[in-house]
Order: sequence, then structure tokens, then C-alpha cells
Amino acid sequence: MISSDVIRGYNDTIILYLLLNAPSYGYEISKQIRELSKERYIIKETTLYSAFSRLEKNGYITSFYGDETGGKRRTYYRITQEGIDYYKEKCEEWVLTKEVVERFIRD
Amino acid sequence: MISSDVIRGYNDTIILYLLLNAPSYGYEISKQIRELSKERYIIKETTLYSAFSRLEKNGYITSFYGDETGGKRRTYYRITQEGIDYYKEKCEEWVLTKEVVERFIRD
DNA sequence: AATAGTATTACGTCTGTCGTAGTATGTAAG
DNA sequence: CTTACATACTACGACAGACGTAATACTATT
Repeated sequence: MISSDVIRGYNDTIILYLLLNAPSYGYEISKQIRELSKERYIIKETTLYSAFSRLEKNGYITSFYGDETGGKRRTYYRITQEGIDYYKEKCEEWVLTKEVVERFIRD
Repeated sequence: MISSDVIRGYNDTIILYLLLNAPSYGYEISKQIRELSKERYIIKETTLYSAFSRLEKNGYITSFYGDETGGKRRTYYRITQEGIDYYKEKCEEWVLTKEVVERFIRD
């Protein structure tokens, strides 16, 4: 299991990645993170939803309500162009970060 | 340049790595991080010194005073066995983290 | 009727980083 | 000689992100 301390800098990037292809909502994103990471990273609900509001405040995503007939109403999120640009920046930063961290890792 | 947000989970690991071979002190560690990262990561002084006290509190390092004849007195830090074990854990976690993050990075 | 799964929000706490500033000494430039 | 720069560390308060806990609300299964 991965601790939140080491991945916290990438929560926003992970969320944006999952919104690249289509809008989605909290619960779904949460499941996708769990599945794509093979259960190695399970994001806390409060962390996820607070990330959504931060990303929206920064203009990287926009929100809208789904039209579910049954169940609790979902809040969907769609990535913006700014979000896409920010995501790309973070990907480039990841390459650098990886190089730097690996200089301090002894196998 | 790497933002502190993305590397913050590795500050302790980086510091412990630099103490593996020999005791060292704040200013030196700071320079080594800057050099080994090729100026891509410059740790803030306050971040570094607060990391020292956290690591010492957790038993991962111990401190002692150097016997400099001139200049301001240095506080040296030596890694403990617990620190070595913790460092190794973090290295293993890094491998996992890298795998997970890369699933969310589009090149 | 009870339980589990889906789906979100509110509130307060904690930790790590950062900005700013101050203390203290040695050395090189002008 | 005094100014600036590099060395070396500490104090204090602010802030952001993650977390624990709990509440709300609906559906499906047993």
C-alpha cells in the first residue's frame, strides 16, 4: 500500500487524467484509482472531494449535475483546456521528479 | 524546477540517503541536494531543519555538535538503525509509487 | 427489517512546507 | 575598513492538503 504522504503531490494529476476522456464523478473516479493502481492506492473520500473543489476553484475542471432518475444525485466534473494544460505540465514535472528522486534511492 | 508539492513525500528519504555514509549537517545536506539534483530541487532551509527535528523525534537520526574551531557551531546528524530500516522501506515504496503514478501519466 | 453498496457534504484537526526575520562568524572585494 | 557574500542555524506564525468522523440519501439484496 502506498501512503498518502508520498503520492499527495499527484492526486490532482491522477484525477485530471481520469477526466481526460470523459466527464466523471467522485465515486467512479475513486473506484478507477483503486482499480488502476491494483488496490495499491485508495484515495480517501474527503481527499478526493476536496481536490475537486480545489481544481474547480483553479479553473481546471467545471461541475454539473447528472440527470440520474434514481439514487443520489451525482456531481459530474469535466476537464477544461486549462486543466489539460496543467495536466501536461504535471506530466513533464513527473519526469524530472522521477529523475531527481532516483538519485537518492539505493536499490 | 521541481515544486515542493510533488517531492514533499521524499524529503525525509532524501535526507536519510545523504546520511547513509557519514554524519552531516544542514548546510552541507542542502548543498548536496542542490548539486545531486542538478539545481532542479532546492530545499528550503526551514523545511530541512524541521525535517531534522522530525526525524530525530522519530528516532531515525541522532544529533551531536561538531568541534569547529572557527565559524558558527554546526549540528551534525547521524542515521540510526531505525533510520536505515525506514529508508529501505521508503525505497521499496518508491518503486510502487512510481508504478502507480505512471499509470496516470500520458507521455 | 437489516445490511451493503452507491454518492456526496460538513466540520474540525493535524502535519509539513513556507515566508519572514533574526543571530552569528569567516573571507574576499573595493 | 566596511560592505557584501557565504556559511550555519533557529524562531514564529500562516497556510494548504489530507484525514477522521459523521451525517444525509437512495437502491438492491437477503
